[in-house]
Amino acid sequence: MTQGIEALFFGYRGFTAGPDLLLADRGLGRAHHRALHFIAREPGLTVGKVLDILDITKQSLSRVLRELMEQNLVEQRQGEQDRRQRHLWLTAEGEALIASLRMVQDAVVRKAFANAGAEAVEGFLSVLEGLMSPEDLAKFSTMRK
Amino acid sequence: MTQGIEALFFGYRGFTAGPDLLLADRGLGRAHHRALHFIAREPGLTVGKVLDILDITKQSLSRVLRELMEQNLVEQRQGEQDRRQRHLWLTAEGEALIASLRMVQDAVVRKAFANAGAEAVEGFLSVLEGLMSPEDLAKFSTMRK
DNA sequence: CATTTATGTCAATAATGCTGACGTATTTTG
DNA sequence: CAAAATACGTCAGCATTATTGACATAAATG
Repeated sequence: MTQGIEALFFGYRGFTAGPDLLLADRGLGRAHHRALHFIAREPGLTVGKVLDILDITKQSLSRVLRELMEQNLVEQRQGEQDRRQRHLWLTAEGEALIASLRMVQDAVVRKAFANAGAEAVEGFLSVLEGLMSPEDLAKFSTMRK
Repeated sequence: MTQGIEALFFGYRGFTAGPDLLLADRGLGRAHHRALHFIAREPGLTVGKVLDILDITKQSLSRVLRELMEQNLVEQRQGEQDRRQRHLWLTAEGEALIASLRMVQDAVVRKAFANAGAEAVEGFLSVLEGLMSPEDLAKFSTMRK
């Protein structure tokens, strides 16, 4: 049990170290990375959906999005059906940044996956699913499709 | 790849949610939990060793330890061989707190492990080891013994 | 005795989160 | 159509956890 807890602590740290360094150059942090990640994954996401995924307050997200827009990494477009909504898209610059973040993070993850083997990856994923709250598991499963 | 990244994000969140709630009642946070955890695991740890494990600055740790000592959860004893060192021990109250934190966190982890199966746990651990920095992997392996 | 080590502390700053309150535009509902 | 609900934004204040830099003290070590 203790081993699992410590493995998560150290493992998570190794997992975030690379991107953190890259982001720091631009004065951004992990929160910006998360927003970029999910916008990249599902372009046109509304602000409300991002709030639901990240599970932070709109005030917190607001600051993050403002900074991303100030740096021309993200842009907002008004919804067509529902004009109250703001859809989020990466700019070309945003795509470039997320690509380089992915390059760094994927390298770490790919190496860990390759060394551990396909079966271990299955186990890794299934334990993590078990750790998720029911709400997060639902989000994860939906996105997976 | 993306799946692994998101699984870690959501899984880590589920893993920390329970303890965070308990700690908040006492005005403590995750940093206090980490310090308590490693002191509980290896009573008599010096300040320097904790700094090495947590990899934060002494200024950060100092505040955390001060708060833990103010709440009578941790106490310091001067080293006997090397009197510059401060050895850290949990008080009875500290033991009680870490026990209840463990109860909450272990329940989540135990459930995830049980549902996924022993083989999955092996995979989970081996992928996490692959994610760790070489330094953290060395710490993890040493503690494991 | 000079240097290094282990620890502590003061001060300023940053990133990320929170609560509460209020405002506006737009859509939905009774 | 008027009232209510929804989607989003913003202002202000605060907390936690981290940082850097500078300086201090006591004890060990060469």
